Amino acid sequence: MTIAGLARAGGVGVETVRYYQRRGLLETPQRGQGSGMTGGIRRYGADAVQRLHFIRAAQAAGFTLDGIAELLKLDSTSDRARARVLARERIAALDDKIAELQNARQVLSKLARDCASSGKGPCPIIKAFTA
Amino acid sequence: MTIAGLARAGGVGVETVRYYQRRGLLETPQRGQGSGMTGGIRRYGADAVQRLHFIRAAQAAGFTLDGIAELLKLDSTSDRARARVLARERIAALDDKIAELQNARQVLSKLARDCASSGKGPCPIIKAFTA
DNA sequence: ATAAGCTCCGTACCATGGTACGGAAGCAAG
DNA sequence: CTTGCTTCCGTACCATGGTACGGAGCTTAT
Repeated sequence: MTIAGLARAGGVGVETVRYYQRRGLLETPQRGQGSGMTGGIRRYGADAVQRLHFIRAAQAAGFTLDGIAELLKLDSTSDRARARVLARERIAALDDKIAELQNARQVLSKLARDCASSGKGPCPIIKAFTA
Repeated sequence: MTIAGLARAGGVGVETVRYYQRRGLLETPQRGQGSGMTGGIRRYGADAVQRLHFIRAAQAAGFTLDGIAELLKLDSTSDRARARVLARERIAALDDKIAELQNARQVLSKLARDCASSGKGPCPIIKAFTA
């Protein structure tokens, strides 16, 4: 499988695969140096596809690429305690972010309601930020 | 008030003020060209402080700097309908983001629980991403 | 064997919201 | 009048997760 096939199999772009390689998330296979046939181009196997899926799944669970890099290192050591720490850190960060966004949402929806209901005076949305 | 005073009054850094000026969120006053006394340095008034507060408040409500730039333009026209549209757009974007993060949080917390409870086999956190 | 098309690689660029740096000029105080 | 702190301004850099480009070199099909 060439890089384009890997990218297709993983549902990402070729450039993204190369980016993950640069980030150390994906290994870069040796390019065959027998310059006769099939030399010079890197080939990828099912393991690379698995790894791409891992990365996408971990991303969907809120991990950053750096966090995923650490998880991948853990994959070889099976350090469950460390994996739990990482997961809990991620959850705490998610909680903070969720609370922040929910607060913003609540403020805004009140402003939008006020703006829709009161017909006179300056717009409450603008006013809220101005005061 | 000089730029440092304005920055202090608004609770931001001098570089941030200059950044907002570049972004068009804050006007850049004329520098006095009478090169005798007080020429060459820009002076800021209470209106600039108000504007800085507006920006911070709108940011806290989840607006991007581009959105804030539009709100500020609205401030002069008092276009309430447009302000409501912007607010509702922001709310919809916040809802999407919140749902995404909550999903991630739920997935992760289940994995962390499983990892803590099951003592044998591969780590469920790692496994979930690998499968 | 030659043209088309993919791969390799470095490097630059995108958005987002700033932060930092360096030199020149302004300005207040000793 | 000189020292020393701001200000001004352009420009470059930070993190984050990619995307794009251009010139080789490799491969495959005709």
